[in-house]
Amino acid sequence: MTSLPTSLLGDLDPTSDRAVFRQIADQLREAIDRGRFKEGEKLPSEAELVEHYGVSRMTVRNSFSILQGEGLVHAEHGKGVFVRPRPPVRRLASDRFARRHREQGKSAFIVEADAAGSHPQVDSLEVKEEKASQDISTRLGSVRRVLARRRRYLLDGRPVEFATSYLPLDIARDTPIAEPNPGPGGIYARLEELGHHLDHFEEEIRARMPSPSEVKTLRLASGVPVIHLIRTAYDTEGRAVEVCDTVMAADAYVLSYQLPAT
Amino acid sequence: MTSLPTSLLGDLDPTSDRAVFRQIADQLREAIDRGRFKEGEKLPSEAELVEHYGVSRMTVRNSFSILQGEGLVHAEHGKGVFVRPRPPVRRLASDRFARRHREQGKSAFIVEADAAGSHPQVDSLEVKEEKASQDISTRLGSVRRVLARRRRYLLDGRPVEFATSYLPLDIARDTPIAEPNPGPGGIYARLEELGHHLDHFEEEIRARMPSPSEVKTLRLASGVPVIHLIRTAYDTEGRAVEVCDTVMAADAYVLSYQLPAT
DNA sequence: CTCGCCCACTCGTCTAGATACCTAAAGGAG
DNA sequence: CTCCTTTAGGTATCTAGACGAGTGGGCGAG
Repeated sequence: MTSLPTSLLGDLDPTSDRAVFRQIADQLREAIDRGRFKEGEKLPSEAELVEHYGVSRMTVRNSFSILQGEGLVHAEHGKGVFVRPRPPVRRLASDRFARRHREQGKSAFIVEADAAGSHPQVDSLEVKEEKASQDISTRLGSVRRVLARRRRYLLDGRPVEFATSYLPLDIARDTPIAEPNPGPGGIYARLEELGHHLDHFEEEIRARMPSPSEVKTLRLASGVPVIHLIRTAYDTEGRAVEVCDTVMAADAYVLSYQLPAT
Repeated sequence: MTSLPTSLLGDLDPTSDRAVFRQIADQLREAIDRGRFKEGEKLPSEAELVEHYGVSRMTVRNSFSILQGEGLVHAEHGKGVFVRPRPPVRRLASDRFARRHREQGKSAFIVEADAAGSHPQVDSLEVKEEKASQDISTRLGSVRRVLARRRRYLLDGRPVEFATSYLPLDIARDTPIAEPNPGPGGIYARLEELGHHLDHFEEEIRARMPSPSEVKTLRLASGVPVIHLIRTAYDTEGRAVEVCDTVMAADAYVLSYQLPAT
């Protein structure tokens, strides 16, 4: 008999006004939280739960879809439903753009990932001139056309983030910044060489559910939000010289900031 | 006839290998994105879509549940399915704990909300001593018991955030910090009066889907992630004097940070 | 022994209902 | 005019079953 996996679960409370499929989801969630089902482990199959609870298959599937929405489990066609393993997390420190880091040569992403023992990749590089969106134009101070640098970052083959940098054409055109590979220290190093001394960055952070295209690009499991970060770089004259729009898989990141108390 | 609302939608492509309920979701999503259905507006009812597409009701509901998972729409029992309005967003600036703000008297939350023309409330205040969790203990430097201050913040009646501050007992016990209302400028002002001069804060930011209890506390619609912020306050001697654990409705917040480029 | 096929098990999608409960508006009782 | 009841039209939940399609193990043919 296959009664072993379901023996970890209780019974339904028919007097409860909580919907049956929610009760089942609750029990599964609790079993996962308590470690009765471990990361990567297979949950009881739909048929087994139908048997155990005496409900129809749609009801069981409904329960699973709740847990999927919470990002707790994922289904694999033909195999089963599994507890989703927590992926390794990338920490982004707020000093990651400090000048001293720019003098190393390699990009921050590569250096960090190597240090953490992961295999980093950069992907789908695209550099082109285009019309600035309303939002980007506002942030850069009424610029009509911009240089856009798009790329996607992967860690051990998994896409974790994609980003687009926008720079005013009068700054970036015909400079190494317009090259696919801008050279050691990245575009911030080039900006400084070109006389745009960086003064500070401003970062805006939002979290939301991904659009379908973001799901595709980041190969997101259902129930994983994205962190949307928009960074504007200002030079010492107070001019916005770059806007970087980044979308990150939220389950792969912790952002960390240091704030003065003064 | 009720053919007006559905006339904004196309037909299904039976040759496509995309599942019918996904095609329907795609069409509804696109119609929403294009503004054919506006914020707060009612989508066609399940019955109307059953009629329009010639599919069963479960299939239509399946489509709706996709859009709900994306946070695009919300269903109201007995009324219909509506395009979710984007709620007003609260901006949190990184200088919100600057000393000058503490000298005003009112708490940062109240001042800010008043300025934005919203009606702020603080709720479910609880102050008590308790055992520190492993994580809190680590952050505070191996403290066993702590003073915990819990509260929930509401804007125009809507819960937007709840937070718990943890302080070591040797700092907080028998001080105004242990009172439900710690007085003007909040606990940071009191800490400074007690000789714990604040040096800097460290903030860790994550985004994830809410737990069921968080859904309840923040009255979250499905498809809305939470931002989880953990702030540690350090005094000038380098000691962690407070950890504040905050969970925010992600659709109500934009966090904003200023970083020096040096 | 190895390869290829078949089959059992699994999740994915869809149908066609039934019952319950919620909401809002219409209409009748007071 | 106000309040209650009715009713029509919504969504919420659940059942029972059908077919499709991916996975992986067992087994027979070679």
